[in-house]
Parts: sequence; C-alpha cells; structure tokens
Amino acid sequence: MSNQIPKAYEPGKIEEKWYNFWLEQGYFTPKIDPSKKPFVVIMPPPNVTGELHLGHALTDTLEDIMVRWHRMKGEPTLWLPGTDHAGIATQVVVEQELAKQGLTKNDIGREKFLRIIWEWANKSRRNINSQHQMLGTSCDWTRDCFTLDEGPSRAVRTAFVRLYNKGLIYRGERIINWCPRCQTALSDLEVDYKSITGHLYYVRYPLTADSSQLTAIRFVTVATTRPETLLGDTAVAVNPKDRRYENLVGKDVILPLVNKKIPVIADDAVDPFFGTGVLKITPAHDPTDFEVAERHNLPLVNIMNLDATMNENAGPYVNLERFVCRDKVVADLKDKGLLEKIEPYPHSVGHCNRCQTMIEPKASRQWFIRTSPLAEAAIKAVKEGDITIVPERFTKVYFDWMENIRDWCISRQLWWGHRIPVWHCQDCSKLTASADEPLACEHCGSNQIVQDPDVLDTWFSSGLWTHSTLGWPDDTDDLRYFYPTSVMETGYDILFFWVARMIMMGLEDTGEIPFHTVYLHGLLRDENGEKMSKLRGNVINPTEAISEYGVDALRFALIIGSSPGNDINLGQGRLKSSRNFANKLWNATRFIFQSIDAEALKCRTLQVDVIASEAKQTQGSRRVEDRWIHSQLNRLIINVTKLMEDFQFGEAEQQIHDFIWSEFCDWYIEFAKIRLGNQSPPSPLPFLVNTLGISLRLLHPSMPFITEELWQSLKQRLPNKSQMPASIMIAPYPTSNEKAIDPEAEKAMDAVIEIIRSIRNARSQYKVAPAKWIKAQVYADNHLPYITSQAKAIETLARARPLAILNRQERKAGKEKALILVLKEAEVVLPWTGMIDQLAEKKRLIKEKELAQARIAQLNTRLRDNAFLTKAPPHIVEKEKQKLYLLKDKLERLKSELSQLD
RNA sequence: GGGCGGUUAGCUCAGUGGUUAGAGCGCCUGUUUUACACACAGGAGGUCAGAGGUUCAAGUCCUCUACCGCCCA
Repeated sequence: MSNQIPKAYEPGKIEEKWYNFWLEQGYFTPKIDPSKKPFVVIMPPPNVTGELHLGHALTDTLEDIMVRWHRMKGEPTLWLPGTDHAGIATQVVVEQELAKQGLTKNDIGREKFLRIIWEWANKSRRNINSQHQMLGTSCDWTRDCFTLDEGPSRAVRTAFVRLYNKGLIYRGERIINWCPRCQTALSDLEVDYKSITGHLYYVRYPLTADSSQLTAIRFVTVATTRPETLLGDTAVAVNPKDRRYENLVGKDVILPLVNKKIPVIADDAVDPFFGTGVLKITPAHDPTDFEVAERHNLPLVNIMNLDATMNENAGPYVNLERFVCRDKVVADLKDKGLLEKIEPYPHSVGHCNRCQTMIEPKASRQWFIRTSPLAEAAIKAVKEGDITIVPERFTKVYFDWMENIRDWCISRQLWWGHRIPVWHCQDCSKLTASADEPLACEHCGSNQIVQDPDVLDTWFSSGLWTHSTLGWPDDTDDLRYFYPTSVMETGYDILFFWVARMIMMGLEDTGEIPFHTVYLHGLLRDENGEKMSKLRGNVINPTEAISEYGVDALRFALIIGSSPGNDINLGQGRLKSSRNFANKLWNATRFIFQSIDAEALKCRTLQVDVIASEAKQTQGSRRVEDRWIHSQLNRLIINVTKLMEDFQFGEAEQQIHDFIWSEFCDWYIEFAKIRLGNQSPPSPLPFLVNTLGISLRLLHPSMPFITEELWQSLKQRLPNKSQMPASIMIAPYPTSNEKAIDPEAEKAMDAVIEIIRSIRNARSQYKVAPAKWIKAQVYADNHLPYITSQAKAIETLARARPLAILNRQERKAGKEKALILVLKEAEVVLPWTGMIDQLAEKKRLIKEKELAQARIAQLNTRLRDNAFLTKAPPHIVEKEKQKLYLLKDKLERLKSELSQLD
C-alpha cells in the first residue's frame, strides 16, 4: 500500500518539517485574552559565547513540556526566548579568538573590539536560536530578546537611576575581587574557592628599639600565607584577650625589608589560635584587614598594579610578578634571618570563575548595590508564600543567602556590556545619573561631562529579565497581561546568581513578584554520575545526540525517571532506550494503521472519536478487555495530570512509557490482534485508535515530533478528520473520565493475564518447544464468564490447545498426571503425561501452601489487632480483609489439590 | 566551621507513611509468532548504609553514626 509508513522510526526526516509547520501556523505566539489567565515562562537566556550544551537541552525540554502542556490545556501561553551578552564570558572568548592572531583588545582599541564582539554575538545568537529550534522549543520568536537590545538596555539604565536616586546604589572604596587576567572587579559570587596546599610563612617583625626596651622582647613572629603582601602592611594585630601579647599592644615594630615603623594593635578579628596569634595587617589587599584598618584608622598601602605585578610602593620589588615577588621576599627574609620557618598549609584560594586565574583581593573604588533593603522584600515574598520554590529544600538555601547578603559590586572594567549611566563632571566633579544621555552636569550645568567608562555586571541586566523583556519601564500590554510570570525554571546552580536577584529586582522595579514558582532542576552528569567535561571526554553534544537518536529520544532521555532538583545521569544507554521507546510507539501505531487500512479496504467506516476520553462503541457492547484498557488509560490520565501539576515530569513520563509499552502494546494490542483476525464484532479498532490518540496527546509535550507525525498520519485515516485540530500541539490535553475506572474489568483481566503468564511460565520451566500446542484446563468461579470470553486469547497467547474453561464444580479428581497451577482466581491444569516430576511438583505446591499459611497468619495477627482496627483508615482495613479472603480461598484450593495427589 | 543532599538489584536511578519495593541498562534461557530483534517470551538478582526511636503500620518521619557529593564561610 502506498501510504504505508516506514518499518522503523526515522526521526531526522520529520523534525524540521513539523517545526516549520508550527512556526508558519503561528502556534507559538499567544493571543492576549483578558478573560483567561496566561501561563508564562521567561527562558533563561543562554550566553552568546557559542553554542548550546546538554544543560540548555534540559532547560529547553523541561520548559517546553510545561509550555506545551499548558497550551494544550487552552491557556494563552507565552514562552519568551532570549540571549545574554554575558560580559566577561563573551569578552574572554573573543579575546581568545584575537589571541590566535597574536592580538590583544588593547591593540585594536575599544571601538573595533566592540565591532568584532558584536559580530561574534550576532552569529552566536543565530546559532543558538537554530539549536533551540532543533530541540523543538515552542517559544515565541516574535518576542525574542537580547540583553543589549534597546528595550532591555533602557530598562537597565532606568533601574540603575532609580536605585541611585533612592541611595541604594553607591560608589565607594572597598575590598573587591580583582581578576588580574580579565582586569576587572568581580562580585563575590563570581569567585570559585579551590583548596590549595600552600605554605604558612613565619616572619619575624623586630620591635623598634624603644618598644624592645619597654618589653624586653626583640621581635614578634607573624604567620602568613602571602609574605609578599607584607610590603603593604600598616600594622600587626593581636587579639585583645590574648595574655601572651598584652604588653605588646601600643608598641611599634619594624616592617621587614621596608624598614618602616608600624604599630601593634589589638582587634577582636584576630584568631589567637591561628599561627602565632599575631596577624599582619595589609588593609589594601585583604578583606578582614581592610575592616581592621577602618576600625583603627590605619592607612592603606596599595602595592600592586592591575595586572598583579608590584607597583612603586613595593620599593625594590617594583614590576615583579606577584609570585616571583613572593620568592624574592622569602629569599630576602631568609638572608636577613627574619624567616623563622615554613610549614605546608592547606587553604582555599579564590579563582576567577571565567578564566580560573587566582583572584587578587584589592581595595578599589567601585559601584555597589546596597542589597539588604532589597533582600528584605525578597525574603518576605517567599516566606509569605507569594513565591514557591520547587523542590522545597532550596527555600532554606535561599533564606540563608538572603539573610546574610552582602553588598553587590556591580561595576566591571570591561568593554562589553551596559555602560554605567553616570556622568562625571570635569568642573565640579559631581555625578549625574541619567537614563538618557544628559547634555550637562545636573549640579553645575557644565557640559564638560564624561560617562563612567565601566560597564555593569551582566547579572544586573539578567536580574531585570522577567520585566525588561515584557516592555518595562513602559506600561505595555505585554507587561500588564503577562507579568508576574508563572514559572521560573532553571538549574539550582544559579539560584543566587540569577533567581534571587530577579526576585529582588522584580519586586523593586515593579512592586510585584516576578514569578509565582521557581522550579530548579539538577545538573547533568554522565552515566556514571561524573561531571561532564571536555577534559574527561565524557561530554554529550546535543546536536550529535539528536542526529544519532532523534530529538524526541534526547528529550525523553533527559527527563524520564528524574526527580526535581536532583542531578541527572545521561549516557548512551538512556538515549538508546528512549529511542527504542519512540520506535515502539511508531510500530504500535504502524500496526493500528494497517488495521485501519484493512477496514477501509472493506469499505467499513470507523466510528471513533480520538478527542473524547472514551471511545464511542456503536456496534454491540464492549468487551471486558476494552473496558480494561479504558480503565487503565483513565487511571494513567489521572496520575499524569497530578504528576504534571506537581512538577514530577520524570515520573509522568515513566508512567506514560510503562502504559504504552506494557498495558497497551504487550497486552491490549495482542488481545486485539485475535479479534481483528477472526472478524467477530465488536471491533477493537475504535479502542485501539482512541487509546492511541490519547496516548499521543499525553506524550506530546515530551515528544513533540513523533507525536505530531503520528497524529497527522492518523488523522488522514479517520472519517472525521475535518473536525480534528490541525495539529496535536493545539489539541486538548486529555482529561480523565472517572466513570471509566472499572475495577471489575481490571480484576477479570488480571485473572486472564495471570492464567496466560502461568502457562507460559510452566512451558518455559519444562522446556516445551515454543511451537508446540499443549492441552490445558482452566477452572474458575468468580470471573468465569469473563475468562471464558478470553478463551481465544488464552489459547493463542499461551499456545494452549485444546483449552477447556470450566466451572470449578466440574472439576473431577483425575488420576491423569498433570501440572497444577493454583492462581489467585483460578486453577490451571496442564495434563502432561510422563513429563512431570510428580515429587517436585508436590513439593512446589506444599511450599506455596506454606507461604500462603504464613501470610494468612500475618494478616490474621494484623486483623485481630485492636489498635490496627481502630486506628488504621477503614479502606486499609478493608483492603487487608480482602487480601485475607483471597488468600484463604487460595489456601483451600491448594489443600484440595494436594489431597488429590495423595 | 555552618548548611544541604545522597547511600535502594551487578551499574544508573525512581519510589510524595499503608504492610509481597520498581524501571532502564547489564546478565542467563529460548524465539525470524505477518507492528517492532530499536523486538517478543521466560528467568536470576534487594536483611532499602548501620544503630536506636515515633507509629496500628517505616525504604518513606525523628535522633545518632559512618561514608560519598554539593553549597556557603
């Protein structure tokens, strides 16, 4: 037949086709409908540093699942995509590109450098967006944003000026983290601390002659990990409670190598148990020392240049690189007999998280945000439940960070980013902050004003992303309708960097929370739980995975079996099994199509409604297996809906997977085959088609491409195709029908399945040739009519012929050798003359009897326990009683079988 | 130092108080059964890290211990 579909799923052939179809139909762009509450996700904007990695694929997949699900539920759904200029990260990448040509950014100048970096960014954006599209993201490209676009840039300037005018942004000299390679200040969050085994140097600081006379001490010993910084010392300090040194406080010592007089002071910050208990104070190069210096009015001596070489304050050491200088200082101290000892010393040292260069703490004049007032509101929003963090445990982490928040250094000495909207007056040296470029100093009116050369931390603009992308500071339709947004979905690693700051900035700028829910996913690891890295060579490239397994398989593999906030291990095995699942679905559908086409050849019309949660069956009554698959399907819909609402996407996918593979393919389709073969009404086709249609819709958010392809092919085969939605994307998400839950059909089919399984098991145990038919009798009572109705299925699926299904009362004590299987609701008798080890079989039955007795005893104890009967909920007690009843029944039958064997 | 998470089958992980703990991969046996070998059928494999406690009921809640990982300082 010409419209037959291929034997194996070939993902590459259909993905682009359907993505373009969706785009052309405009499904990704929501219609603003004030009568409906929208569902809104703002995408975490990837950096324009190059391409997407697996982490982005995970983000895209989770967000696409939520977004497609809500869209199918009929909510106006906006998923707003964007990209981030990523100040330092992008500048580092482009500088590396330049370095390949032997150039630095200073060689070519700010203007030309910015031109090159813009080219890079634009290319990168195109690349990134097409990768998002490969992944199937249903985001609204008409609203695509870049942090440096005019809108978001104006939002940045406006937010800055507002905070400045409220006194929440200030400029001041503080110890900041300086990256000597990037040549910029960094915020505390941009520093990675690494454990390093360094050394603790014990250095003698001689007392001045006067002090020495007064105390009869010649020197104090100071322990330090950074001897080169002693060139910038302006004091030594001890703890005021330290009895050992109490007579030293107020005296003076001579700074070695520099031969400068510096005081001994007492300060609580000194830990008497560290080293000798005497600390050198280098205020310009250490955060604690800086604070000590502030308390004691000590001068700051900066001894380093911006590239971490020593400056003129280092005297003879000028121009030496910091570590070269250290070696020289240590050698010189040794020469002068001032180095007491050197001990190995493990400690943690900050590194730039972009280039891994060792950070230099450094006193520097920078711009800061006073964060504590902002944090207060941000804490309140979560505490009062306006914002929910999923999984919940991160709430504590969030509070902890917010409650101990420190001021945020926002200025960067970079060229790539948002220029700080402050102008310095050359005449009165006062500052003018303005969202629009000012013509004159607002203080003295001079036009001799120069804009601050620095740019803002990238995360400042990211912090505004939820509202700047919707038009803020303007009062736009988008902002009014889509803000506050619904879910902020991202990795837990940027909770502080981004999520926390968005909450602070969103509340500050708009007076409203930026989103109702924060959903944090885990990080991706390889199949052994190792971090993915180029060095280890265990990186999975999403593009390669897609071409090998298909997008749907990649998406499915990323999510199935995962749980919120926990890391996800992804390897080839998981990708393969997800691809296999896609192929399974493909082939199940292929089978159903073949059946539909066969019907069509006989000119019969298929009565089926693939949208309704229950198939309409017009010809004759429904058979028990039809009721059963319906019941199972509706249970699935109930479970999946609940799981999706609880952000349990991994478990939702697992359940859909298990239903399709096990219940539908392994059993229902196998039952259906028999009926299709013998043509006796009622036809299972409406149920096959309906179950397939619902399964496809349930699965669509996870596997958009294969479900669309199959949906469209299915539609072509249905008589009511004109009434079906044009795409599965806009078809309604299945809703459950409580009435379809059918415990009677479930029990009956459980019994049938158990009968088939037990016969198969016995065949396998006795190594019966697969093709051989064996004689079987089934005796039952309760579900006899149902079991009888499945005679053909039992016969075919267990290869049992001749098969007799009889009432238990008709059971006669036969002397014929037979294998007897006592099941939950039935006995299966397999007469196998000469094949059975009668003794072993008797032993097996005795063992089963004992097992049943043990469990009955257990249940009896429980059901006689008054505490259980009074305190356990009634439905649990009822369940236990039911179990006991069934077991007792089984025990009786086991006993009766055994007695016949004697 | 403070906090968080983990410890469940050979491996990787689900398991949201209900009593016989699941999946994928791997392993063993068999099968060209006309949707699918990217498959089918059958099978082996777990004192749920350890110790105490709460509860009618604990893999699940609490306490402690051990080990592993992460975050913050």
